[in-house]
Amino acid sequence: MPVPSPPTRPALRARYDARRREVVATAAELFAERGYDGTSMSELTAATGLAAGGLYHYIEGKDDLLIAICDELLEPLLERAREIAAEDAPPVEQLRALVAAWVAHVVEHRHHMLVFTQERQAIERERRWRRVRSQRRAFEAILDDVLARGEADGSMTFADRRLSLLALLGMVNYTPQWVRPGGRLSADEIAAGYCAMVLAGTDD
Amino acid sequence: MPVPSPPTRPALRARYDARRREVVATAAELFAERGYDGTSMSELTAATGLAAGGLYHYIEGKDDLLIAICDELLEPLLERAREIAAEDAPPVEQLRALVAAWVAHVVEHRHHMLVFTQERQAIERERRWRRVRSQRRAFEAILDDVLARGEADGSMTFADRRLSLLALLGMVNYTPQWVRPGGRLSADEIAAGYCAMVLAGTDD
DNA sequence: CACAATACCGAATCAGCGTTCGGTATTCGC
DNA sequence: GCGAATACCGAACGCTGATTCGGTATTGTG
Repeated sequence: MPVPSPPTRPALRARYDARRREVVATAAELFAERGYDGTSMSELTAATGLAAGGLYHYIEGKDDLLIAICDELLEPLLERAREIAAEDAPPVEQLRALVAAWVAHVVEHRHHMLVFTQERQAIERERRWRRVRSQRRAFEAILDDVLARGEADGSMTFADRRLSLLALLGMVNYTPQWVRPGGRLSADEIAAGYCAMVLAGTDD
Repeated sequence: MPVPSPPTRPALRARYDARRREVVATAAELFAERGYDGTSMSELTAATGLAAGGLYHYIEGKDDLLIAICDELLEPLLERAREIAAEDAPPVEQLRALVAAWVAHVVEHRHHMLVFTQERQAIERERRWRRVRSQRRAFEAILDDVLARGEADGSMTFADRRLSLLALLGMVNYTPQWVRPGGRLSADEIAAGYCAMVLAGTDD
């Protein structure tokens, strides 16, 4: 829910929502490139075409943008992850699907993800980020659960399951740092490669 | 080389260097916790026990601290990596040694590493960071070279060598985010786990 | 058309921050 | 011990940058 009094008239509401999403996307791109603190509101206004005051029709403040960016990143990902985990496919297949969706999402929203990574310390420390934190934890819990079920039914083998999970998180979270749109590898190929490494012990 | 006129008198020079290192270490810790921009100079003075002006006997400015932190992180690591790569052990052994040293270093200097990760966008964009950038690249080149030699002599097998390298970078760079001193796993165990995943294709 | 509601403007404000600088206390080396 | 170098202090400065607010133009709706 956008913050400073979204218009009630339906015709305007559509415009408003679209413009707001546009603003958030622009912010994500700028933040990813120059950093959150390194990006001034005037750079933002320049990039959006709005004037200083105009921005504040769409956001409450600068950090509102950060929250919006994280939400756009985590909400759909978490939802998709829940869908995949709810199906009754074997754990190995669920993991592949999960990682594929995850990598695709992270590549698609790499700007959002870069911002999320950079501002991690703020996210982990401050009050207002509770929801973002719990979304992140929920996603990691789903991953861990899939690995645990795979280990339990013998379809996966880990020297140390927790370490494998953390390694996977590392690989995927680092991906936005180097991936380029139209690069040599597709998101699916990247995901498959990661899965192969994590499932190393498993004979395939 | 520290910046604002280090004392020439030897007795004082020792004190000076020690105090400066102390300041940098404190800064690394604070920056890792609250972010570079999120940490004010007054918080820094509070943590060091110095007063506002006193800090500037040891540093040129705030971003001088960032450079110092990156140097303390990268210089010794790169040196060690070069040593390991210079020995004529088989590539697989070199990789294990490299990753072990790397993980140990990153765990030991996790605050430095967290700062390095957070400020990455600034580091990649701005002029004065050239040296830091080239150190990072040099280290990655050493890693890639070991993997390439292993692939060439058949002692390692990769579905995609570049992806394996990037995955490894991801795992290790992410480690400071979760590792705790005195945690369940030692740096060596972590490193061994990472190597096993990267060397998956290789029969061991 | 008319009048709300809405969209946007942009100069002014205000707080916070990094940095400076004149001064004082302490320390080393001759 | 004397002088010069050094260590440190802390109030003041200047600036950047987020946010505000009164005003104007535009837009949907009865």
